[in-house]
Amino acid sequence: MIEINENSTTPIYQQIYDNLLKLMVLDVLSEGDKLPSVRELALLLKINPNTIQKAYKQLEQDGYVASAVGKGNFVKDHQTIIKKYQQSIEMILENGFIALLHIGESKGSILKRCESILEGLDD
Amino acid sequence: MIEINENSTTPIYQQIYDNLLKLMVLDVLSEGDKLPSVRELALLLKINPNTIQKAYKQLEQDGYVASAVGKGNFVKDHQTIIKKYQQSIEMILENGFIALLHIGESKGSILKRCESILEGLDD
Amino acid sequence: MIEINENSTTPIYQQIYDNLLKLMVLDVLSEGDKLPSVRELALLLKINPNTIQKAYKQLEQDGYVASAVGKGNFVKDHQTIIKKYQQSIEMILENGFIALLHIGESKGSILKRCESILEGLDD
Amino acid sequence: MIEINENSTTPIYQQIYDNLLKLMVLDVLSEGDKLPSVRELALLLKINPNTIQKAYKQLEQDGYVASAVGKGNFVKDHQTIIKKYQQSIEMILENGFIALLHIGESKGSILKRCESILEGLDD
DNA sequence: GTGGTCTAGACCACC
DNA sequence: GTGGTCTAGACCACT
Repeated sequence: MIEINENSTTPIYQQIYDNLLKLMVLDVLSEGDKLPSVRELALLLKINPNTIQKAYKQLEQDGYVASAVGKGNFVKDHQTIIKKYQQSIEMILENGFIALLHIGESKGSILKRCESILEGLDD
Repeated sequence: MIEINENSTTPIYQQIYDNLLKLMVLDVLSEGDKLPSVRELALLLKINPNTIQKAYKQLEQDGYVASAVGKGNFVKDHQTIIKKYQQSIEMILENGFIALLHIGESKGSILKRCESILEGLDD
Repeated sequence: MIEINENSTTPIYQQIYDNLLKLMVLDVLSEGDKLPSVRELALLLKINPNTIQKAYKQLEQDGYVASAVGKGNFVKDHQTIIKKYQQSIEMILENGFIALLHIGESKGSILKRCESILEGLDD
Repeated sequence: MIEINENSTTPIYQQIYDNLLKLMVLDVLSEGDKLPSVRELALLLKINPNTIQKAYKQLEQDGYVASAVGKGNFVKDHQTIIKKYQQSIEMILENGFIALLHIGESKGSILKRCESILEGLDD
């Protein structure tokens, strides 16, 4: 379920974060589900537990999971997860748009650019 | 003109790179203009010359400026600068769109989202 | 394995770059192999770590190795390394040929010259 | 006759050297001809006399011109100029061939590569 | 321990 | 004075 690319430049803890977040967003890991324990996942992925721990801590700080000492990490409610995720992406898009507006591109032209990018992507 | 955030996680040389690139894209630094000398900018920003040097070297490697020993660093042709910049933003937008497609959003819905984001922005 | 000429005009970091690239091209350093760590090589060659770092960074930017923080630098796929290397040599030959054409030598005469040079070399 | 590219990365004194050498090789500057004086050329090209001086000194060291104090710099006999020039290029080609042999390419294959490169060039 | 960034200060090649 | 290289030594992020 979780794939780590050893040779990627993105840190491993980040890859774990991304993978888990994606599973939550796709509702594979649903509201209230328990994430695998740090040790468990460390063994499974053959990765240092510290690295897993860092990813979990980040997910907690960003409000995607709730950590209960001695029990484990649990997925928060799906609504808020989706919302936060969409907001983070909207922020990215907004910054891109602002950059294009700054160099004098019109809103209409930007929308057309978006359309053409979307056309090139798979559904 | 150039603002450095000492506490940011993005490296200082990267911030300088971004700032200068933005000035070139906005045509504040125009084709053929001479960038401030390494030492000059180092004094101005109270930053080590090596750090400035690193930013300048990166700009040269990425094809935005031409560096000439004994003379200085000069802004390259505006067309290619704009093109490269647009490409980098398109890449960002594309990644955002891919993320939204992954969570099941339709292309139509994504476009509408773009429209609504754009409406909230100044021209 | 790696020899540095302190008195050469070519920068030390460049010499390291060339040496390592040659080892990769010759498949002494093979696909996936870990390069010596920055500090290790610095000690071995009695050279400042920053200088080694610069060579490694360049190799990464040119697509010959993949760098991973906390793990090391790893040789990329051998095919692309060979291809890039051949291209760089072709460029050199091309410039030589152009120079000879400029002074009025015919293509046929140039080819013969190449043959005679090759005859003088070991297989 | 002499063209300087201000934005090139190759040093100006080197460009002057190359230009003058080319003129001598092409016999535009013939045996015994006097090169323009340092001052003259400096004014013509709007370049610092020191830079010109450096190019001239290099040409003398490499045996292409003879400098006579108080009189000027004079082109040596055409035969030796051509020979030295060809030798310098042969050296370049030889190094390229050696590199290709090192990575296991056969002499035959190298010759074919030369042919194909030559085909792509103008006479 | 690994790579990445930064500082302080020096020297060189070029103009 | 300008960019380019190098050293010495420090600190940070990641594994």
